[in-house]
Amino acid sequence: MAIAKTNEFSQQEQDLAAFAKVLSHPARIAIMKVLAKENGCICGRIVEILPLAQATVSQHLKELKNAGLIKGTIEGPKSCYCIDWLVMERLMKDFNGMFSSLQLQKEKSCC
Amino acid sequence: MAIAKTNEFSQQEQDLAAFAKVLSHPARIAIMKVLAKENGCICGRIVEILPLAQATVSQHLKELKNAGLIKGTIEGPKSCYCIDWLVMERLMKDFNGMFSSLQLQKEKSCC
DNA sequence: TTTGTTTATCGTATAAAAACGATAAATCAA
DNA sequence: TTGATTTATCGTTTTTATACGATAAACAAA
Repeated sequence: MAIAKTNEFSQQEQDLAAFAKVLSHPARIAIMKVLAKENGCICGRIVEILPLAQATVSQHLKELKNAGLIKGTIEGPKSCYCIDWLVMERLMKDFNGMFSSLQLQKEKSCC
Repeated sequence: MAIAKTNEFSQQEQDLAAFAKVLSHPARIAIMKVLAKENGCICGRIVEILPLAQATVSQHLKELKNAGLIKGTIEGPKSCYCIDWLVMERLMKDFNGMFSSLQLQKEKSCC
């Protein structure tokens, strides 16, 4: 059992869920806050701040990158990450759009 | 290993992540859409629409309820669910607030 | 070239989520 | 009371996520 039924839902539902998923861990919320606040964006800086091992931080960064929320460039041995605002703003817009369309039917609630 | 570090983050980060988590599955997005659209809000109606077994739908409903996004009243053998707009609107506001405060530091990006 | 620094990846272990059949509980209808 | 209907919960299995040590890779500096 436990066969993934994820792709039996609409593309919109899958996309919205994927966006929510990448922000569903406090470490990844915290990383986004560090990336916004700091000028540096270096991975080691994040490791200093978060209560997690370097390997774990790197894994979270990879997920944020795969989802498109951040982008990174390698600078020698260091790697610089920052928020991809184009993607981030589009995804937030979609997320808010979903919420707005829910709200349109607000009066129909039964309880 | 894999000891949960979740509660080593700030309460705000945990709350935002918890909200994102409950919407991180397409089934739960779909349920919210059904609850907004339909007048009935009965569990069986959701089972009809989603490609999931009744037990699974009931489980997803429980998670949405635990997070406060929906509320339910029992009507005889049936149970009626609907969106708790007071909670939903507050959580969306918090989520957007986080995004806005990220955006305030937009100019500081390095890549 | 050698050494040190930084980060990504591999392998692995544990925890949590997802899914469902079976069943219990609650109520309505006959 | 009996039977049908509806939903929640239990128990279990499978999958995915989380976490980290160890190590490889890539480069800077000596």
